[in-house]
Amino acid sequence: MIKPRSRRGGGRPTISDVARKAGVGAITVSRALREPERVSQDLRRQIQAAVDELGYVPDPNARALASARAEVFGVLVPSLTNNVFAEVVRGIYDSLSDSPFRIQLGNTHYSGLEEERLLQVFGSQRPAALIVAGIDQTPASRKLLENAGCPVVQVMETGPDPVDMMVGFSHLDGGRTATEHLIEMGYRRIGFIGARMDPRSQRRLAGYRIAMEKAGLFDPRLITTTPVPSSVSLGRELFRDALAKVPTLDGVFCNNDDIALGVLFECHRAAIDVPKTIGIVGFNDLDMMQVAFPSITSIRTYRYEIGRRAVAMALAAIAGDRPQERVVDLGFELKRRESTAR
Amino acid sequence: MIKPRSRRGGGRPTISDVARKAGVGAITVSRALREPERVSQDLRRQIQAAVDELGYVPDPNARALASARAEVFGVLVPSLTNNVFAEVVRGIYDSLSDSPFRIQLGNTHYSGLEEERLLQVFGSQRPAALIVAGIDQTPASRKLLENAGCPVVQVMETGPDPVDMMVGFSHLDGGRTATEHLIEMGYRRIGFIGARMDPRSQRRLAGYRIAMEKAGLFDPRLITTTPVPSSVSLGRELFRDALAKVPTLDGVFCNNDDIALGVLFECHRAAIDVPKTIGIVGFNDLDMMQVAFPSITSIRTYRYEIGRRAVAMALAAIAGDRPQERVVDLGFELKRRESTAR
DNA sequence: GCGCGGGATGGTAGCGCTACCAACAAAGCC
DNA sequence: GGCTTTGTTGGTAGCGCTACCATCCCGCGC
Repeated sequence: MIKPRSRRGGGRPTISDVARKAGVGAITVSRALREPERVSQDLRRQIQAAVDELGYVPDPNARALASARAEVFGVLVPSLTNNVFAEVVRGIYDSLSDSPFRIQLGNTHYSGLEEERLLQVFGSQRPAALIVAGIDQTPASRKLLENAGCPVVQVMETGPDPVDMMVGFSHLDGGRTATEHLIEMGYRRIGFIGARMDPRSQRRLAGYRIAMEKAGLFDPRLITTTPVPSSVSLGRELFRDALAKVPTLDGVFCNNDDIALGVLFECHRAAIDVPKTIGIVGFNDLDMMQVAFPSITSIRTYRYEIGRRAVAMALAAIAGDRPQERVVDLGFELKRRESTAR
Repeated sequence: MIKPRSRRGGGRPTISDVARKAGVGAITVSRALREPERVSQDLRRQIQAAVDELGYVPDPNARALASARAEVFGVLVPSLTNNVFAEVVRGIYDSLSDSPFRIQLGNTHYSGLEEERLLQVFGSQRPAALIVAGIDQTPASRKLLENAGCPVVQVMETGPDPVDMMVGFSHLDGGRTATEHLIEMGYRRIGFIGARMDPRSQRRLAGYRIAMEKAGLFDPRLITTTPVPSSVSLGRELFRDALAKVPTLDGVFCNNDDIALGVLFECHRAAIDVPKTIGIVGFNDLDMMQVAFPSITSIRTYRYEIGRRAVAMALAAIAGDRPQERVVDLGFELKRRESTAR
């Protein structure tokens, strides 16, 4: 009647194999692995020896099922290739690499619907925490996050109404600061060039507009945007469009650094002097901005740090002490460089 | 004695809730969800209605435990921010987005030890397939892959001895082709500039060496490398080192496009004419290579396609028909541009 | 000497699902 | 008409682990 052992399990050692070998109960092995301080030294050593000898690795699925909690962080970003999110994700990975937590990474492709679907999938695993990019979730997504039963951190931006916690900075302020810098440096016909135009880009544009209006320089024809995903080559094209539209253009605030680089290259190609004829400001301050010739002024953002902080906050919440400040603004910094040094 | 329902599970509906509501057995619900064609139309409809009404989502952990197989693809890459791997990962995600498979992404940080550790963790979940970057696994990692009990695809490179399947191209041939192009264009004192110098970079260097030796141009002083992670700014620095070492340098083959871009910017800054005084070749052909001024010659590689193909092969193997060609070489293409057009 | 608190250990009963096999009805065969 | 065959459905028994509670033992106070 009694089968010798797992007919399905492919013969990997289980917790009871370890228990038998160590001469203890299965539950003691479980404890020794999860809360060693609750097991006596002697047993702990015996159990460790048995674990090593058998090469036992706990089955995370069984663990999750029994404890109704998976040791998984769900992470949702709109793009995997955009360096900005890659940095955030890297921060998350680095912060979690010594923890028992695994990471489930989802790509929403900047789509609210995909985000909902992934949230559904991720939620079904009872994750330990959820980290999502952005603050513009659909109502359905928001509900899913609220009912996830775990800490939730919205990253990249700050806003007034966190689902749970937030780490980021103000894109509007970033856009305004960049634009004000151009104005301050004496540029007047300052264009905004933006690709993708996701919600964060929209807010940068809003910041641009505020600064321009305040200075009495706003003109809708100065704005050139497209929903097409951002790239260096697209930056070049958009700049040509912008220049064709407004030949008197004397500065551009770019949605991001890829676009800015494309603008710079086109200036080289068309023999337009930077910064004398055209001033350029980027956004994010990728490494290449300071190496470019001329080096490009940009808004430095702390992507890696956002990832790290998000994990730290989630971990604290899991441990029971939710940080009292639920919205953390990591700010940004204007890096003044040659591209605007008139 | 009998508790009403799950005291632990947080009250989410289970398969038996659905079964009760639909008036069928739990196993029939399970089948209706996984192999609908084995359940009659009528029941299928009833069950679907119950699922929708209750908002039932199957618990992947319970599923994995019961079936001894998780619907998870394990993916191991050495870096998350390197655009090259990000593209591969994007290809994997896109290919899997309509499937029931989830993705478990691990970052090995170019470390064999981390790879082993992650393989251990990933293996404990009984993944449906494993995709790993590179072909230089440690013996322990190789054993783990062989015993994983699932399809394994090594990506980025091809080699003689696949664990199971492979998709990639020859980095050695790529390096040789790039170097031969420079020689053909009349450059003679051609340097190799490389950062990180992971196994793939080493093979590109080997290709460079073969081409240089064949042309009787090889000189070890032409090689400038560092284990430091690659970046545009590093490219600039390495180029200055190379030029200081060999002032007669008239061309460089760069390890990758970031380095090449750094070299180009330094040439601008030092007023070195490209391509007349110095020829530049990159590797991977990122979008910005064709936009740069002058545009940069590079070896185009098919990263996204590698990701897609790897998934397709794994999926085929899961479905039972392993592709007969277990090693797929996607090749590369030399993109001749202004930076070598003497 | 007795009872009692507290730390260490173990047994039992699931977690939610699916593999396996049994049961049964309808259909096809001689 | 009795037989097998085929297709549909359900029951039972786990998968490997942990929550919960029971048990045991030690040392302590009175």
